[in-house]
Amino acid sequence: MRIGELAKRSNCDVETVRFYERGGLLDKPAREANGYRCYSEAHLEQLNFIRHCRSLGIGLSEARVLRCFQANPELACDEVNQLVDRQIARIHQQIESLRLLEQQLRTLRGACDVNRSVGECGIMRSLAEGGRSEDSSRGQRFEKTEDR
Amino acid sequence: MRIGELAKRSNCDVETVRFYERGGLLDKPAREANGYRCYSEAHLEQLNFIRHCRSLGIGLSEARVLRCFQANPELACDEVNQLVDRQIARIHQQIESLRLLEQQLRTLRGACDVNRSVGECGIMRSLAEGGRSEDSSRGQRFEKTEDR
DNA sequence: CTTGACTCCGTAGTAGCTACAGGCTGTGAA
DNA sequence: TTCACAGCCTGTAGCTACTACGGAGTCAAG
Repeated sequence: MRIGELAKRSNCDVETVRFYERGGLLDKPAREANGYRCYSEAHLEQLNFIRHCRSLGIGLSEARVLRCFQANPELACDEVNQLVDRQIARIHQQIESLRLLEQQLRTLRGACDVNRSVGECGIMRSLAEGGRSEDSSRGQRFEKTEDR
Repeated sequence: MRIGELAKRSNCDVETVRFYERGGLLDKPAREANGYRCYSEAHLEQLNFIRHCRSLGIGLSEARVLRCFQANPELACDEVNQLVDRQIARIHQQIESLRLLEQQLRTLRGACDVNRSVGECGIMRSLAEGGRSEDSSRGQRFEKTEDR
């Protein structure tokens, strides 16, 4: 199958497939005479594996490691288990940080409940206060990209 | 004060200060005869404001907006309130996604509790299964950068 | 006179894509 | 046959919020 079909069947973007290929996560496919990529079912499985990892927040470098394990089924799987444990711990930690953050934001929000001028706004006043708590300064940074 | 002192007093990196200046978040400072940046207390307050926003997960573009409000204290503050509300909603949404994710990861982890070979590992088998649930496919992606 | 700390500027790297530009290839309709 | 249009190709730039260089100038202490 060609790249468009592969992408559709694994529910991801054509550009993402090429991106994974460049990053060595997906085996290089054969090419048709015109240069078009030509994928097998095995490629689809690889791609699904990676997308599954990604949907669980597993990074590409770790997905790469897991793909190596996949290629060597005779190895012991305790490293796989550890990797998942680390991932769980990471997510758990993120949740805790975000919970704290939400609490701080709600407190901030409580500082101004009516519509007044910016100069009198409790939120703005709070934000202008110097960074007092140490934990906020070494706090996490998070991004998220929107779903299109 | 010079950039090093400013950075230390607001507990961030010198490079970050220059980065904010480039991005127009921090007013351009005066310069000494040798070209060194020369900051006032007002700059420190600006920087603390931005760092405070950042510690609450507010993005730089939104921090920029808030700085505009700050410069015009006579405006009504309902947009400020809305911005904070949006931020709370965003964080809340992230927490919910992460909670779901953690649950999925724990289920996955339950698929292999002993040390066996990769080929027999329930985790690897689960990961190899095609993406079945629709919600995971259009799920969020999240990164976090480690604190140094 | 040298060492070391500080500063300058500009650029590149991080993660995981996404979105072009500019150009071929292939297919169905007019 | 010619046209439009979809799909594919490569390569590169953009996104976020920084971080980390390289190579150079500045300044005070020893």
